[in-house]
Amino acid sequence: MVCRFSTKLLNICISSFCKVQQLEKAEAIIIDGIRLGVLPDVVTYNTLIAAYCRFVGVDAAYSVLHRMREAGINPNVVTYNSLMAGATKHCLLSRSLDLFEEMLQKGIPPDVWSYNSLMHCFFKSGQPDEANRVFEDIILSNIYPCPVTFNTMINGLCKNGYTVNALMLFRNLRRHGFTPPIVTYNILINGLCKSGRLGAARRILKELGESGHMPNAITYTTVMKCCFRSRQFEQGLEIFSEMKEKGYTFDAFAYCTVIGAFVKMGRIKEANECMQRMVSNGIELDMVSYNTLINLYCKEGNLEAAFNLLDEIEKGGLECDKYTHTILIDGLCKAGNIEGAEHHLKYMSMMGFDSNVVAFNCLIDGLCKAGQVDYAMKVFKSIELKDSFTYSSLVHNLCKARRFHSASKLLRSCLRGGMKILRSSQRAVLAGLRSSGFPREARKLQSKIRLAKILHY
DNA sequence: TTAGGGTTAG
Repeated sequence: MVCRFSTKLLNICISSFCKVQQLEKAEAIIIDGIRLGVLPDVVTYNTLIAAYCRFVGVDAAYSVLHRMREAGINPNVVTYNSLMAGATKHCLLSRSLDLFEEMLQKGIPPDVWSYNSLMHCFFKSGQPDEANRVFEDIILSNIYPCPVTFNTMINGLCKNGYTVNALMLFRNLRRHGFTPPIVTYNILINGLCKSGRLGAARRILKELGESGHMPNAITYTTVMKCCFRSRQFEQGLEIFSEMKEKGYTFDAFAYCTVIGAFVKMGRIKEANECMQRMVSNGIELDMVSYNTLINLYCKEGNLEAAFNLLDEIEKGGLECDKYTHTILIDGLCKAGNIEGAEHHLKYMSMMGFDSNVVAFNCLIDGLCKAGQVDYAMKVFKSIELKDSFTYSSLVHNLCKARRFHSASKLLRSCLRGGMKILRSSQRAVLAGLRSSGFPREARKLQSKIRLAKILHY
C-alpha cells in the first residue's frame, strides 16, 4: 500500500538532489521508490521539471512532462509555471506564450506566478507595452500582485530603456505602502547604473541604508561594476576592499567583476591572484567564469593556456559560447596571429554561431595593426552588421596609415547612417586633412559632423 | 515554481 508520508519523504529527497543539481540521483530515487511501492505524485514531477528547466533545458523538462502524463498524472498550474519560466529563461519566448494559452484552454486558472512569467516573457522579447497590459490586468483583477510582480515590472522597464518609468513605479509603490525588499533596490540600482544615472543610483543606495536594510553582496557587486564601467577604477577597488573588510562572501559574480577590472587596468598579477583565490575558495566555475579566465590568459599572452582551457571545457561537456570564441579571436589578433584568428572565426561559424560583430571588429583591428589596412577594408565591406566600434576602429587606423581621404569618406558614410563614432577618431580625420593640405575638405567635414549631431545626438 | 549582480572589441 502506498502511504502519503512515503511520497512526501520521496519528494523531500528529490528536492534535495535537485537543489544540488544531482538530477541523475533524483531520477534513480524515483525508480527505487516505485520498486518499493512509493509512487511519485504531481509534486515529484514538478520538482524534476523545475530542475530540468533550470539546469538542463526545456526539452529535457518536456520529456519529464511526457512521463508524468504516461503515469496518469495531470500537470497543474505549478507545472505550467515552471515550464513557462524555463522557456522564458532560455529565450523560447513564443513557447512560453503557447504554454500560457494551453493552460487557459485546459481550464487551469493561471496564478500570480503565471502572470509574472508572462510579463517577464514580454519584456524579454522587447514588448514592454504588452507586459504593461498584463500588469494592469493583474492590478485590476482579483489576482493579488506579489513583490516579484513589482520586481519583474521594474526590472523589465529598466532593461527596455524605461528607467524613468521604473523609478516612478518604485516611488508610487512606496507611497502606497509597499516596503521594497533588498532585491527591488538591487534591480533599480542596477538599472540606474546601466543607464548612466549614477546620481539617482546613489540616492536609492542612500535610501536603502535609511530603510534599515543592509546592502548585500549583490548590491556591492552591482555598484562596483558600475564604477569599473565608468572607468572609476579606484572607487571600484575601494568597494572591493570594503566588501573584504566587512566579510562578505565572494561568489563567481563578484570575482569575475574584479578580475575583469584588473585585466582592463593591465594589473595582470592582481587579476591572477584573484583568480587563484576564486579557485582555492572552491567556487564552481560556470561559462562566464571560464570566459573571464580565458580572457586573463589571452591578455597575459598565454594563448596556449587559453586553448588548453578551451579543450578542457569542451571535454568536460560544458558548451562554450560566443564570448569564449570572441575572446580567443581577439587574443589571437593581439598576438599577431591573424591566420589563426580567421581560422577560429570559421570554426565559430561552423559551430553554428551567428555572425558576430565584435569578433569581426577584433579581426579588422588586428589586420590594421598588422599593417593590412586594405584587407581590413575588404573584410569591412564583406560584413553586413557594423557598429560604432567597427567605424571608429577603421577610421582611426586609416588615419594612422595617413589615408585621410579614405577615413573621411568612411566617416561620412557612418554619419549618414546615424552611427556614433569616437570623438578621437573624428578629430584624427579633421587634423589629418588639415595637416596634409586639405583645410577646405576638413571644414566641409566639420559642418557635416555638426549637422549629424543636430540630427542624431 | 517566479525577480537582481559577473565574461568580448576601438
